[in-house]
Amino acid sequence: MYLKLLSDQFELGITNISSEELAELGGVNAAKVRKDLSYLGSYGTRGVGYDVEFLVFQIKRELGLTHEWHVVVVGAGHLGNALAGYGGFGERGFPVGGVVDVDPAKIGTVVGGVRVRHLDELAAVVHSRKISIGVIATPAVAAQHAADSLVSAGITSILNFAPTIINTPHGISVRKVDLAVELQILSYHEQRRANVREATKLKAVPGNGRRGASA
Amino acid sequence: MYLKLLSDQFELGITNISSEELAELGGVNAAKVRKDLSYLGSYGTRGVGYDVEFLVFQIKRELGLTHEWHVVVVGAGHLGNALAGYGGFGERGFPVGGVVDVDPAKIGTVVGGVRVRHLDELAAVVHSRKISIGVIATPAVAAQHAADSLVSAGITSILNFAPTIINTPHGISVRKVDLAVELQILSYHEQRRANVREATKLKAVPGNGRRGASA
DNA sequence: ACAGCTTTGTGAAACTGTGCACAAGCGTCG
DNA sequence: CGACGCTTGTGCACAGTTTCACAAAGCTGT
Repeated sequence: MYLKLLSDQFELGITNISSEELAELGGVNAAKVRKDLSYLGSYGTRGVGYDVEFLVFQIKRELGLTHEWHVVVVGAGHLGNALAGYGGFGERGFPVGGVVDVDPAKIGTVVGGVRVRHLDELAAVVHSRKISIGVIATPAVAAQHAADSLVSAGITSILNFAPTIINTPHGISVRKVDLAVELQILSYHEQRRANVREATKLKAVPGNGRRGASA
Repeated sequence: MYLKLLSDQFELGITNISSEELAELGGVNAAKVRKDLSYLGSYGTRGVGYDVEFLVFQIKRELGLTHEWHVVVVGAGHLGNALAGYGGFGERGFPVGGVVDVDPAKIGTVVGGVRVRHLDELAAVVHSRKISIGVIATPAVAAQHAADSLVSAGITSILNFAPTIINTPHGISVRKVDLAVELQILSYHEQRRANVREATKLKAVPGNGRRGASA
């Protein structure tokens, strides 16, 4: 988040920023900003603030963003297509270095500027581009097989968009993004709002409510 | 997560489950499972466990998933297309009730079974289907305008895929999903692995390393 | 009816994360 | 060159979360 905010500020020509301003932009507490940034080292100047460009560099260095990381996408369906064609990945330092699928109808088609190859060729794709990050964009049932294939091919980090939990050997980093879960969380808030409206309408049984929650 | 795991187990024909088993499936502590579930009420049976189907129903009820929530997607580009065509939304109780864009070339085209309409018609779309959840799938620069339009149209929950922080009035629930951020987190782990390999290779300066982290 | 086994529900303890408050340090101005 | 205003870096306290540990309770077999 800090990287995003600071990069944006730098683009706007801001060269220096205080923890207070950064906290404002990120919607968090200024003390937390300073504590978080102190993890990188003492790069601020008392009485002045932080040098935006320098901080961007330090964060990138810590996150390993000083060079590009090619990623390989498994699954060339709707989601795989969108991810490969998205463009936002390349811009942020994660160009799509390969797309694989098992469907013969999809193999050979071009997605996001890359020709789709068969899952069996995954190891070759991975090694030719020294890829270490794999993205799973398959249906849930195929996700585990995709994960196993990625691990066999030598991938050590996986971003899983399939709505299922995948098992991997120790030492593999896995992140899961489940779009439906995000909507469920919003649904919960909506439900709560509806309940509150109901309770207000009935005007009765105070203290019978549920634990509070904010937006 | 519990909802997903329990639904899966139910599909497999499992009718009863202990906190221990559920913890195993979710990769968490059994005591935590029991505490989390106790929030819903005392629905377990001591010596036996939890009735899977009953628990699924209770979780759905609490999350407000006893009925469908139509969503409106703002932005019919790559991402909007993928989201609307994804199918996973409808399956999980969030059918796409409308898609809007500002690009005349896109208006009128059909995305995910829905005809794309102009952003100006957003309020009409929202009201006709009683939609309360909006999804922002626009470029970053258009995200704030999309959010403002959604709020004006009466939307109270927003799922933001644009890589920017949007400002909304108090009382609006906002969730942000930034695909690049997920990759950055994986990059961080990769970087750390690379650092560890480097340190091992050099074999020197012990105690000069960084704080530990797991996969 | 009761012993023995299993599993829940939950206080208490341990741990983790957040925010406050202030000393220390930097730049500026008189 | 010293006083003053501003901002960082961090010790400490508070708040929230996770785990432990165990009493309570249900089921089974005798």
